[in-house]
Amino acid sequence: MQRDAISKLLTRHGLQVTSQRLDIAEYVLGKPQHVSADQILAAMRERGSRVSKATVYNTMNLFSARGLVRTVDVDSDRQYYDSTTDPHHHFYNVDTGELIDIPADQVQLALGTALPEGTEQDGIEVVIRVRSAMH
Amino acid sequence: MQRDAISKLLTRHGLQVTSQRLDIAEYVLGKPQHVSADQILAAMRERGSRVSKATVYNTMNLFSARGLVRTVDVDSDRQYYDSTTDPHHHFYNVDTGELIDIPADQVQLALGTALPEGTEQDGIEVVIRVRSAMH
DNA sequence: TTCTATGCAAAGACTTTGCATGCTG
DNA sequence: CAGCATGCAAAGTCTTTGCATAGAA
Repeated sequence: MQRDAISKLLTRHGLQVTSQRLDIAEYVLGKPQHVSADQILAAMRERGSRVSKATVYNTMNLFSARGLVRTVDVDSDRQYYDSTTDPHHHFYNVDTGELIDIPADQVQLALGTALPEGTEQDGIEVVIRVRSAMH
Repeated sequence: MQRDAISKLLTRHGLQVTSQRLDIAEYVLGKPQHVSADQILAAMRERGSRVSKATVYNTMNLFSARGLVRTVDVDSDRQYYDSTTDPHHHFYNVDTGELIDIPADQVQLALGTALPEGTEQDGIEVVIRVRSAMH
């Protein structure tokens, strides 16, 4: 994705365009992936982009609120940002911490019970925990 | 569950029996529920049980390691301990933070893809996010 | 008595906040 | 110029750790 495409994307989502946001968006949204705030900060440092930790958090919270990324809760230590926002699921390797996407159409799910009284559905998340096989 | 039944349960799981562990187990395992460390601590205080925060964490980590409880990751702020250890799933009310169990047999799940190379399955967790319906 | 558990406070990891400064429009 | 974004450090949560004391076997 080109810088000006990202720029338009930010604008379209009601976000002001700044150099930090462009850099972060370029890195995070560049491909389907799952990254933590620290990984983003490290990547910014590595590419010589001047961004503070607070800005990484602020920016990702914004991106998340505006639907540019999604958060994944599999590890209580750290929050992961998922650049894929379409509904989908995950393999989670408990040994390595690695997250792998599963396209929504690869999971058939039938629920034999109604939603709790007074609630409406918001989304479904399937996490398949795996561990590294020992041979 | 009676105190001595809990006592046997702890012993059976290879845990030394102490008054704090009995109190915590009695409260947490008493019924199917999802509780945070703070809730446990508050409940202990309320029932006049002398337990420190560190002991709550130590104890729940132990219980979790020995399979007496399970942890649930839906909220990155806080860890929840689930007194139901059989495989099952959850409704998660994003408005209230409430977790509701879904028995495993109420969810039919078919996966159209293989596990990632070199991994074996460890468990499946389905979370159905719901929000309080506005009428 | 010997070993483990507990309490307390300090330390740690992750995230948020406050405020002065810088940049966008 | 007005308003939002950024940086830095301080503050806030939740959780873990270190060490002295208390309790279990």
